[in-house]
Amino acid sequence: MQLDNDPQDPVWFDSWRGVLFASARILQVADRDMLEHDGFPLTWFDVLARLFDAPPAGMRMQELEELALFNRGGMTRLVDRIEAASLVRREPVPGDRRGVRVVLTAEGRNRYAAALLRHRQVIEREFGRRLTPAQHRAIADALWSWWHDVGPADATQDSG
Amino acid sequence: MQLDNDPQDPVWFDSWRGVLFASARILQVADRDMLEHDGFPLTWFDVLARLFDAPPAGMRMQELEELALFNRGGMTRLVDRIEAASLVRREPVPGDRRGVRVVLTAEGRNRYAAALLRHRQVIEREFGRRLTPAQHRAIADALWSWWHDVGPADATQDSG
DNA sequence: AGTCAGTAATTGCCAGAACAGGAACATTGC
DNA sequence: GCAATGTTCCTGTTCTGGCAATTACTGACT
Repeated sequence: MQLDNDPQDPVWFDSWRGVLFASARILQVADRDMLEHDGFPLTWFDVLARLFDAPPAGMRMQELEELALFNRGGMTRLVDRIEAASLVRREPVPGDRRGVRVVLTAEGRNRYAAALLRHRQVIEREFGRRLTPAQHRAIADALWSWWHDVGPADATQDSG
Repeated sequence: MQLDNDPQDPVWFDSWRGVLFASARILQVADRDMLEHDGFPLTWFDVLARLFDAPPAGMRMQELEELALFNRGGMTRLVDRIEAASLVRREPVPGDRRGVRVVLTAEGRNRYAAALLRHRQVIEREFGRRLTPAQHRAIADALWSWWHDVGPADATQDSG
């Protein structure tokens, strides 16, 4: 936010604006592209991705909810919609009749694979090609820990 | 997406995941914090920020809509809500009776300034302190062009 | 067995977001 | 002056998201 570049802004603020604007702009493009070509938005893609990487028995609703990047809460309704589109199936958990396992259908698997392929092309075009490999390496190293689940330690303390 | 780290993934994909996960996680925290302490979400903050940096005459709806980071369409309704909270005012455009200028009210200016102060503290805590200045500098340099409006040129061509 | 706190997921409700359509106005060319 | 075309913003409608309450079940304790 705060578009004008105030020369007294600390470095981390410029860095943050870069991360923020890049992801926001690229997601706008990617979401629109996915909706148009694959027929579902990134929120679905996020869920399908988790299930694709999950063991074949699928995942519990709670796990999905915790891992979801884009939507906080409302996972029941979201899975309802994805299920109505036959990309996903709810199955009983063997030993716990309260629980539900969410599993990819064959169609869901195929549609996800196709969407992933296209999505990667979009990201490559909008992001990958626009920086040098050295720049990508620097960013990947710096932000590595955010997608490796928990946030990293304080850089001013020594911890690695 | 695609949580597991496939060793054959290109560098730009790791880099992208870093940007994506970092911004998503940090925005979740920042949005919740702002809602709780300032009484409005990041979508409002985004609009207020544009107006704060705009000339005193304010901005047209269209400009706001184009620049908005978080909000896809529906700017009329969004400005309705912000206006109902007295943070913003619609004024006629002298010479074009279709048009509207959206202007910050005094209260809007104050509330924005307070929110910005707190927001920066949150970002510093969640992001600023977690990387070294060198890392921040690298990211800021690489992603500079995304918040300097249009995306950068292809890194494989020479353009700077 | 019977009760009771704890857990998993769904439902209802309302604010907010997305999308299409339309009214009011400006601008251009005749 | 007048019609044709594009702009600017709003309204109607439908869908999504967030939160609290609810249902259905489990596991432990008596």
